[in-house]
Amino acid sequence: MSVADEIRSKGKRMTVQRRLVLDALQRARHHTTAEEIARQVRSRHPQIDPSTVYRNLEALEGLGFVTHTHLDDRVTRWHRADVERHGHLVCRRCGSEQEIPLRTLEPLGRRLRAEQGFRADLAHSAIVGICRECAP
Amino acid sequence: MSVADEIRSKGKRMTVQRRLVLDALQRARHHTTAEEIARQVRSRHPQIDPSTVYRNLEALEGLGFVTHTHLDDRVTRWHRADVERHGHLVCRRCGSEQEIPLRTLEPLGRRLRAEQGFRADLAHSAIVGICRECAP
DNA sequence: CAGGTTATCGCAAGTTGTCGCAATAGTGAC
DNA sequence: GTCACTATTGCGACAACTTGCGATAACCTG
Ligand SMILES: [Mn+2]
Ligand SMILES: [Mn+2]
Ligand SMILES: [Zn+2]
Ligand SMILES: [Zn+2]
Repeated sequence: MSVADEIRSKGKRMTVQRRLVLDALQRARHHTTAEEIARQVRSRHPQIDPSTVYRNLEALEGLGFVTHTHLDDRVTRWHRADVERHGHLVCRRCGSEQEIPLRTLEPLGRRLRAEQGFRADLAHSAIVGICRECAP
Repeated sequence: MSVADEIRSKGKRMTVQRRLVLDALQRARHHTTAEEIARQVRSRHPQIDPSTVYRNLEALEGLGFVTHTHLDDRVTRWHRADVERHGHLVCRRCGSEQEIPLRTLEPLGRRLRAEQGFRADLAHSAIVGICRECAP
């Protein structure tokens, strides 16, 4: 079943705007901002409003095709849902970003599940701190 | 040394606006938004601009008197730096917030320090997920 | 406590994202 | 193909900050 069919099977519609947002996410492998996607879409179709891009990212997330994560101070990054999940370390001094395997975070996930009944999504927000190079 | 003296000793100034922001943070024990502080300050001193409140929160954070955390996707929460630090669990379904002791997060902190040389601030962003009540 | 330096302020304009609404256009049904 | 239904769009207004700038007022110095 194509993405379009999957979308329709959930009572939603495949519009040209939605297609363009999906294409932009496809091209940009990883971690794109909504503003970057809007810029790409609007470079060819200037009549498309930025709010349409924002709403489509949200809608596609609800449908399970897209997810978002946060780096420091809430900058939202979007990517296709089928890329391998991973955590992020962000240095608040130099701004460097580092990816870490989800495996590193799993022991905490299990603990929160056992002690609090809480199913944590530990990849959703980057962990901020001071990186090795910036350490005093 | 008073807060005012400490501020002056770092080449900064203690203005009435800065005093009012500190007072508002003192009264609101925990997790206040900049907008809430601005509202309080402006209820008595309407000539004070909201941008002054935002700039003072940032300045006071730089001076070490104030910090911020992120609970949901939107608003930044501010509090005095001398309150006991703790983590947060936020349910993405029902929005409930739960505090957890920093001790729970420490094993991950030690691991990131040992494996990556990264000094994580694990209280900076809430951990999102699904709470016990909302679990399927 | 007057004077000069400059951190800080108020204001206006800009940025990034959200929202209500009337017009438009995908869809499934005939 | 045509049609009615309603998800989605473009637009304007709004929300939550952010920034540049000229005016003001802390502060130190003598
Ligand atoms: Mn932050
Ligand atoms: Mn989020
Ligand atoms: Zn760094
Ligand atoms: Zn919940």
